[in-house]
Amino acid sequence: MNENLITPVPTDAELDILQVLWEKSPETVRFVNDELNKRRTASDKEVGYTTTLKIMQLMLDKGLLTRDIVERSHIYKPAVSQEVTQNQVIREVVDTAFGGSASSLVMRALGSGSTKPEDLEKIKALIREIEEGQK
Amino acid sequence: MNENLITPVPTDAELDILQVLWEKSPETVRFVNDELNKRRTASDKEVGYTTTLKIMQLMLDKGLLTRDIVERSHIYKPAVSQEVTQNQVIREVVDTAFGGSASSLVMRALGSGSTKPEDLEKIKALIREIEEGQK
DNA sequence: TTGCACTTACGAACTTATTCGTAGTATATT
DNA sequence: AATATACTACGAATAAGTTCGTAAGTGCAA
Repeated sequence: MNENLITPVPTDAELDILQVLWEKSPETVRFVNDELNKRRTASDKEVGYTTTLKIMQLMLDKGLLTRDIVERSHIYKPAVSQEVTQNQVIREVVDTAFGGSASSLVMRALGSGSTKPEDLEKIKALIREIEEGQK
Repeated sequence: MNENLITPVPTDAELDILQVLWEKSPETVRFVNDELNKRRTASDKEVGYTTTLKIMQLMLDKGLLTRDIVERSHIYKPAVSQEVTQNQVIREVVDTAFGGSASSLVMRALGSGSTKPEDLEKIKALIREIEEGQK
């Protein structure tokens, strides 16, 4: 067991698992593994049960997950919030690919994609909120 | 030499190098390496010359850079645009950490950070443009 | 009780990315 | 001519992440 207080930024495989558990938890390894295989795109191959198990055990050790034992099987839940984790990931990508500028990330993400009108509305509302706060 | 037509998404070390060359190129390995060391934060240790050289050679092979020979030393420039690369990186992070939703990435990037008022203005202008196009 | 189904634990292989030492070559300096 | 300096090439070591086989435990059904 690892008793480090700060949690590392999750790796890609770990983020896949967190995405499942942020949506629904606590859940078993079996559930997470099935879910990962349901979600995978045609190009990626099936992920084995013991692979998912192993990664979840490592995540437990790193403090990314917690677990309880229920009837001979373990049920896991996230120990890190989606919000904090996503912020960590953003910081990372902003540093490595956007020269530290979060707003250029935002511009690119908006500019490239086909953002739906209702999403644009939500974003505008958020900007208005921020502007209120800044006054 | 690699003759594959599509270029892979650059790794972290490769993105560091591209950031230097997008700003100023063509340039030598020496320049890039010095620049990387100038930019590094207190926590990361000095990157060796041959490390930078090796990665740039790999990037050449992958088609991420091109080079010319000038007076016994090579000068490199990016073979991929900043725009396309940043879009690739965004797609990747949106998939691994934001469940495929680019707008939730945008919301998080805005919400978490301290976006400066002038950046907010730029973003608002971009949104207006997009909305014009969508009509 | 034997065997099947399902679980966790974990070492080890494999893959990818990064780092670095060393060799080779060419030019400049003494 | 010998030495120092600056460069490229490249194999190999290291590090980090991922995958998987196998062992071992437990309950349940035949």
